[in-house]
Amino acid sequence: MTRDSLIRALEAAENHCAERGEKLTPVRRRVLELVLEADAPVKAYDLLEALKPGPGAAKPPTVYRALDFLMTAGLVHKVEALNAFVGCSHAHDDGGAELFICSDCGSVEERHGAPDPINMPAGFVIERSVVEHFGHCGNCKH
Amino acid sequence: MTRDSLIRALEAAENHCAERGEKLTPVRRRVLELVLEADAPVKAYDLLEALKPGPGAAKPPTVYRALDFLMTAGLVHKVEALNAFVGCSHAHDDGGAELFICSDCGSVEERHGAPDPINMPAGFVIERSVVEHFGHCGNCKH
DNA sequence: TTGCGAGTGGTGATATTATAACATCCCCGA
DNA sequence: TCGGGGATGTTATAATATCACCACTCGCAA
Repeated sequence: MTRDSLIRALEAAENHCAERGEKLTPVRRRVLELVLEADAPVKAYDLLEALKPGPGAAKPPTVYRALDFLMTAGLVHKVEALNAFVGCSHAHDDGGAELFICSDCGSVEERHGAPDPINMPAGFVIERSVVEHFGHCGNCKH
Repeated sequence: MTRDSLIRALEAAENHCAERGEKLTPVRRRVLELVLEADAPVKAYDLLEALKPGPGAAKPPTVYRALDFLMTAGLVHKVEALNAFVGCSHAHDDGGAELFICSDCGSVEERHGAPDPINMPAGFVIERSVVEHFGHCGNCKH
């Protein structure tokens, strides 16, 4: 992600929060920035490291709170199978995204609007879906 | 799961392993049994508890090794979003299952053969997919 | 101005999930 | 009998996540 698009994404995030009546505080903004900067899913404890170059080192709850907020706001997704987090430049409030994660370069592509599964058990009502595909992206073909 | 179908599932698992030239050892068999008995996804440390009613208490690596084996054999799936495990009575060697998990009663339904996503990024080749739907099953409607 | 309440973040402790590293045992074939 | 490989035992620790409590800061109303 280029410096410019990062800045635009942060501004968009700020607006997105404002629309929801919430605040993108400095800690939250910094965490989002770190997640967006990364070119692969980021671990919570790596964020923790990145946040503590000073004496006022961040503690785990700080990072997890920020991540919770950002996930609720739809600005960040958790990759459940990796226990890691990816940024989402185009915030959306619907729950689910479909993620395509390259096992070689770590890049993540996000898609939305997958149709309901064709094979659903009778009577089942979906509230939240986790869809994560691991493989190789177009640049890392094998 | 009834007692009878549990026994049949264990026998089937035994055969399935034999076909693969592997052994369903007592530890592995016991872990599979516990996972199949449960009517909801089971945590690794709950298995650990269940395995240690005696003085020769099982340690974490024992359980995780058994689970790894069972997952590789396709007899157990991990629910990534819950860090929990579910049994699979009809062993299959293909990687991915589509899971429907009821947030009320914990029941899990498994489906196979979901089509490739329609929206896939150009050139992406999927190796493994994690698909987990959370919601309410037909018996727990809201 | 004062005081309240909600939201936010700091801090220390701890819970939960998972693996590393090395020792031991046991079966089976040379 | 010897040795090799797979499975398991054992100790320790790494990695991930949450709890409980407190302090600070706003905005706002009495």
